[in-house]
Amino acid sequence: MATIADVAIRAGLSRATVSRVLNNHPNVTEDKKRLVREAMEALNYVPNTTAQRLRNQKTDTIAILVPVMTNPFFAYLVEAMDTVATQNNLQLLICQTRYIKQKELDFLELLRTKQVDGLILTSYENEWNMIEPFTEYGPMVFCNEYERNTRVPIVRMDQFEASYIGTCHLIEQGHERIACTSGDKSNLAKDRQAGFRKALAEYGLPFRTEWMFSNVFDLDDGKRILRTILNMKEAPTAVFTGSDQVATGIIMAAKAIGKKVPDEFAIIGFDDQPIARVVEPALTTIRQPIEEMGKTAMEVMIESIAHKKAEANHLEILLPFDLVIRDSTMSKLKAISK
Amino acid sequence: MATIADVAIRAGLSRATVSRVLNNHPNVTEDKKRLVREAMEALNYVPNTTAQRLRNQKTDTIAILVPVMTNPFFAYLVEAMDTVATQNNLQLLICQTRYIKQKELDFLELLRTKQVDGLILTSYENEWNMIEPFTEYGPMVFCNEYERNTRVPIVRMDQFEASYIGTCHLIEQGHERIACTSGDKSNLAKDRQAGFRKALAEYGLPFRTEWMFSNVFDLDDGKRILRTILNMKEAPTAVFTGSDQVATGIIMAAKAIGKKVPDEFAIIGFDDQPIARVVEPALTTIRQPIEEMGKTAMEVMIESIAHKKAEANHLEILLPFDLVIRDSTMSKLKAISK
DNA sequence: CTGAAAGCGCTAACAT
DNA sequence: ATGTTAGCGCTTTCAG
Repeated sequence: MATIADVAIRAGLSRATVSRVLNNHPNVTEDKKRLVREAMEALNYVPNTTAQRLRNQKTDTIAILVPVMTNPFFAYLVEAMDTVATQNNLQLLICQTRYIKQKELDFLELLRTKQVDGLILTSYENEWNMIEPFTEYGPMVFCNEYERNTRVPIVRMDQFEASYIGTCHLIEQGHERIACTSGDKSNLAKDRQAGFRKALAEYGLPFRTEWMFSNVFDLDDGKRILRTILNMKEAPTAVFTGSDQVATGIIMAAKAIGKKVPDEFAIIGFDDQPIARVVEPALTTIRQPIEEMGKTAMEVMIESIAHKKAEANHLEILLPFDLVIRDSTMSKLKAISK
Repeated sequence: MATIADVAIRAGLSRATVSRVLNNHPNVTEDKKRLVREAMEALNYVPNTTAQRLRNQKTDTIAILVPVMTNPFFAYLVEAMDTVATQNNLQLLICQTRYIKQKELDFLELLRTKQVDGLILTSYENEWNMIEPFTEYGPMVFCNEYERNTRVPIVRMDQFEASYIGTCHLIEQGHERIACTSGDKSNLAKDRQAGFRKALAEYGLPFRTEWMFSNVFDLDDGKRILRTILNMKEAPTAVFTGSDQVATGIIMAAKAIGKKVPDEFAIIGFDDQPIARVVEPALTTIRQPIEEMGKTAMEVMIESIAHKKAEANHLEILLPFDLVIRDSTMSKLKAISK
């Protein structure tokens, strides 16, 4: 591989001048510029990224922490970030924590050891006070998940409001005993639960802890939950889930035991993943602005890097959601008769 | 950030010695080792990866070229690679070509410009002769997609055999007019088509070009294809698809117009993605050994890097598949009566 | 067993 | 406008 020195010699100039044309510095005559360009061409020269990084003390790389990329929500989120990153000549280092605290901590080290210029957190496993110290070492941005008592900028959807609206929809269909499932114990999950409770309270409906399920993540969890629910003496007639996967599992299990959806049992999902349209009846769900969230988070990150963690204090961007009504909460006949 | 010089001073030793303990070199007394370790501890020292890379002339990074990460097949494939990479202290640079030739070419440059130590190709857009030259610049490995006339190691599933078996299954259910869909015009697609044709030929069934569809990728394509098929004067009664997504779209469209699956129309998918179990009737499909493929490919890559592209000549690893029979090809009643 | 010193490829003062 | 030079932080001969 040709180096900048080779180019300099061939062009009959100094390395500095070559470097200048490489970086579009003003003070270079057109003549020399041409000379340099020709030499580069002839030698098939490309600057060594590693050397540039060492010299410039930056990596042009952003770490994205996600639980797993095989969850479509995170796949689409990262894809959106990737679009913006690519446009800005930034590389993405995708870090899958796989829900493991230690892995998360290891990835956070990337920021401390300057292996990345910034880090976007889409979800986290450790207690916040374990993560907080790393905010000292470089720009960090929240996308999706968040934490309030800190200066890290936040880009997210209003989970509280979304859950409130979703639950109201269930209530308006006539349901009075409503269960609720959630994944981990994040702020996000707390918000969803709060929105859920607000709706119940507003309509004077009962809140029962035995109808609340946490640590519910995937299709199989959904199937399991449905059986648990229907075995209750006072069984709920509807469930607000925090996930299309879970909702889908519930529908499948309900159908398997002959329970009619939505007439005897209604389900609402979360995310509007592709699967929501495939399951039958199609899932009523809350569509997250994934693309916008990912793009915005990356833009905020780029801004943070440029402004050296300034001004971003207490920045919180709330993005809008959509309640997508399909067939798992409202029977087609009913919908038509309205 | 503390540097190696800081550690050296604090330990009262030279940078060389510090470097030696950092890299577990033999010739260092336990005494000095301890001294160095203490100094590192005290200074919270971590080696600067970029400097190491510049000095060692390697990046410990592997580029993975995929079309898009939002396709579950590639998401799971990359996840498998990530597992092995992480264990070997390798970083993955995930490159989404988004089916764009120029993007693919840009990513291939990573190898030429030594920004990565190796590159795994899971699929490609350009003509092979456009890509071939890059094999000069560093180790390359095929995973999934492949090309024969070259020295690049191949890790893949036998698409020809899989398609043959899948098509035979359809024929054994009594179908005689069978359509076939495929995505791009890759070797993979050619293999599938060849396996499909072999099955037809073996049973003396007709092959009709008007029953062959290419450039068929997603759910909506599937829906479209079904309508096209059923509008034919001599309509096929079954379809072999190259994708669970497409197969799912076909099922949805078939149900929408009241066509009974599998009794009036049978469908077989490919991949065994999560969606295959969700759609109703559940999809008969060909399960790919995704995890093994990804892991093996990464192992081959690590081997190639270690052995400096030696011995790997004409390496081709063929992994086994499974025909997963569900309800889209065989009615439950039939299955029970057998 | 340890240290001095050169240099990986690049950029940015500083000098001219 | 261009060149000289001193590093960025690390590893590795080469001496001792």
